Amino acid sequence: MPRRFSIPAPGDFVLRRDYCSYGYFLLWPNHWSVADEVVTRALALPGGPAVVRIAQPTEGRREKAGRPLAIEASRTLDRRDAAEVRARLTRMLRLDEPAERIGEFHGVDPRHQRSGRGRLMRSPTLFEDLIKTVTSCNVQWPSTVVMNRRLCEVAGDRAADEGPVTHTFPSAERLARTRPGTLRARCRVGYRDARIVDLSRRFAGEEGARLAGWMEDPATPDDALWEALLELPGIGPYAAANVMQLLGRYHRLPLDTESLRHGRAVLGMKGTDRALMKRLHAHYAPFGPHAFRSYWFELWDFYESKHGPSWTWHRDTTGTQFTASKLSV
DNA sequence: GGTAGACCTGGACGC
DNA sequence: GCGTCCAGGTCTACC
Repeated sequence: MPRRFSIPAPGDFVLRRDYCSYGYFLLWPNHWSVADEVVTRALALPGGPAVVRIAQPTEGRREKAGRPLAIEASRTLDRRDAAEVRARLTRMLRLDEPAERIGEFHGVDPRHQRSGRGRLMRSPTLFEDLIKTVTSCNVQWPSTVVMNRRLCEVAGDRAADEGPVTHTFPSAERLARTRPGTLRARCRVGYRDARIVDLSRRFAGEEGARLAGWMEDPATPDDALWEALLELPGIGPYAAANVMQLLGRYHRLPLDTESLRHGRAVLGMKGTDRALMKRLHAHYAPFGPHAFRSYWFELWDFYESKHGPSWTWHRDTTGTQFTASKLSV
């Protein structure tokens, strides 16, 4: 199998817009090159770790939408490795979400029809999404950035000696056997240490794979999934709602203090935090199964009004600025 | 069922 | 340079 190959993209897909659509694109082991619009990402593959670069060349055409993705790996990939790369990137970029579903969202919320926004970037695995969500709770964004970088450097597998990404994201198995004290001291995760280890134990091995498969299955009932997520250590109502949207279920809203800021500053809402939460839920309820996308892209538009298009944000500068206090109007 | 306080880190601020 | 305060969501004990 060559080190270079391509992956077809849905007709509406634009790499820079759809990859730079959720904050996790700024977290290790992800890297977006603003200058050449290339994603660099380390992946754990059956044959060992590798770094992959993802671009969407236009081959002279002006229009990027729907052009295939060009993949370049740091080493030769065998058939199993290449299949795994396709599967992980399909999840991360939501390449299997039909363009019709994005059109459905634009029908419900036409504000985003012109930009074409609708796809939301996520992690290559549910486990990474869970840990990233836990590291984003009760902490300001710069600390989330630090935690994810150190988790990769301390517990990830080395995939390259240099470049913007050197390590994979740690596996559930690896974190399950890491001492909480190590995570606290070396990864700066604080009191999340034991919760991360406990969470990792649930997603390690074959049993963990079965649990992840059940959670990823679109046939799993929403309420059962919600209850199962709340059972996980470190996952409360906010985190569970966030993981629900990461699983493609957009009707629940992960509202936090950033949502309150948005409600007051952008939507002109007034009242106590509790009252505002109710108003925010009511505000987005008309968007039904697309409520989160309406909320999120409204928020994203605000961020872009402050910092320019998201594909011009640098991971290590602009990408550390996203906290409610720094975004206050 | 609702609420208060602890948990931990890093940044801001005052001295 | 040091100490204090604060932001942030989850968890537990208590009413």
